[in-house]
This record gives sequence, structure tokens and C-alpha cells, in this order.
Amino acid sequence: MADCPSDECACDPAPVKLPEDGNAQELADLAWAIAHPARVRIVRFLMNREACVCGEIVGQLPLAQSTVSQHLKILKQSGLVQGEVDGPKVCYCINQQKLQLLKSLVAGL
Amino acid sequence: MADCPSDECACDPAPVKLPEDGNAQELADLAWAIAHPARVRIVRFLMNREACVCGEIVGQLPLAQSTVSQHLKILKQSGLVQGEVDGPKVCYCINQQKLQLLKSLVAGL
DNA sequence: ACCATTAATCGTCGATCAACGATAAAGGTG
DNA sequence: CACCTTTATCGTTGATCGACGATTAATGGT
Repeated sequence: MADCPSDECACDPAPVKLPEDGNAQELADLAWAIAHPARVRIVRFLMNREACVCGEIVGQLPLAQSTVSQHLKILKQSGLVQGEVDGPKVCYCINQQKLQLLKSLVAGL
Repeated sequence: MADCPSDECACDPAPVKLPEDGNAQELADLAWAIAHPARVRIVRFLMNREACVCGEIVGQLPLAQSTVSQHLKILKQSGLVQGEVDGPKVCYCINQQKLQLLKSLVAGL
């Protein structure tokens, strides 16, 4: 297995802006991304690795590969997860900015 | 409009246990409850009132009464919102315990 | 008793989700 | 080039969501 190009994964911490406005759609979209146990487990799995993880996520879930790919697609669309192509594999990592945004939005309820 | 029986509304703050275990389903269910802009707005609306608010929520949203009632049902099923019957009306309030549970689960990601 | 008000429920409809198997695309390796 | 590995996409199926109007309780007031 090839190493993950950690310099190419945009897992950069950045200053988080916490919007206090009534942006209900943004919170709903982020909440929707983790509104499924499989996606929660994927996010947690990626969080437990400080670096990027090449997709062994399928082996961690009792789901078919195509189903996991769909969940990853949803997570990528929400922005919570980023995927970087590394040869034939894909390295996934958490987008800390988006996760912090979700946390602050929930904390500000 | 009648006053809300604040002593009957179980909006009691309580010690929050923060589970560190992999309870993905619980987080997914709570996230699902706010995974819709209308429900986020309902929760925020109830948060802005320290007491219970009888259903003028319908007037706050561009939705039909039956639709709002369905969203309230979802919020009640998740436990985030509690409803107390007060005469012909119903007083809704946030279940602070559940909300704190959601916050700690999200913060613990 | 009768009526008005409030909220929940029913039934319906279109849209989307979640799951799977099968297939295609992309890239490394012999 | 052929082949394998890895991932994304396609197509399908059943279930659920989200919205609405209409209807049905539940309760208070007159």
C-alpha cells in the first residue's frame, strides 16, 4: 500500500468563523451529513487517524463497497471529508474547517 | 392566550453524561432531527424563548400547519423537544438534556 | 349543548434515500 | 500489452421524507 501524501491532503487547521446568523440551511446540511450511523462511523474512523487514510473504510463497515462509496460521496459533498487521489487509491481526510463549523453551529444552538 | 405552565414543562437542566463510546446511532438520530432547515428554525425559535411557547411556530414558518406538526413530531420523537398540553394549545420547549447530549456528541467527534 | 380554536392525524403525491450487484474508469505492475 | 487493484458510477428496488389539503379529536367559552 502506498503512503498517503500528507502534504497534498488539505487537512489544514484554519481560523474558524462562527456565524451567529440564522443560517439554518447550512447547519441542516452539515447535520444531514452525519445523520446516518455509517457516516458517523466513517467520520469517527477518519478522526481517529490524525493523518489521511487510504480507503480501508469499506472493511470497517458491514456494507457493500458501492454503498460506502455513496456515503463518502455524501460526506464529500457536505465538505466534511476531502478525498485526494493517490494513484489507484484515494486518501480521505477530515476537513477540519467544516467540522469546526459544524461544531460551532451546534454549540451555538 | 393562556400562560404556559412552566412548572409542568420538564425543561429541567440535569447533569449530562458524555458517552465516549461508539454510539453512532444515537448521534445519527439526533443529527437527523436537525437535518432540516425548518427543524433548525424551530429549535432556534424555542431556544430564544426561555419558557415554553405555544404553537405560534406555524406563523413563523412558511409551511402549512400539518407540515409544522409533522416536524414537531419528529423533534419530539428525537427527544429534543417536549410538548405539554395546556388547554386546547400545546406548549413546546427544548429538552435541555437532549440538546446537551447532542452538543457533547458533536463536540466529541 | 353548541360552536370556535388548536393541534394531531390521515391519505396522497412526487422526490429522495439507502442498499445492492454489476459495470466502468483510472492507474500501477508483471 | 495484459492484468489486477481500487474506486466511482449506473440501474434498480423498496422504504422513507416532505409537503399539502382535508379531516378528526381535544378543549374552552358562550
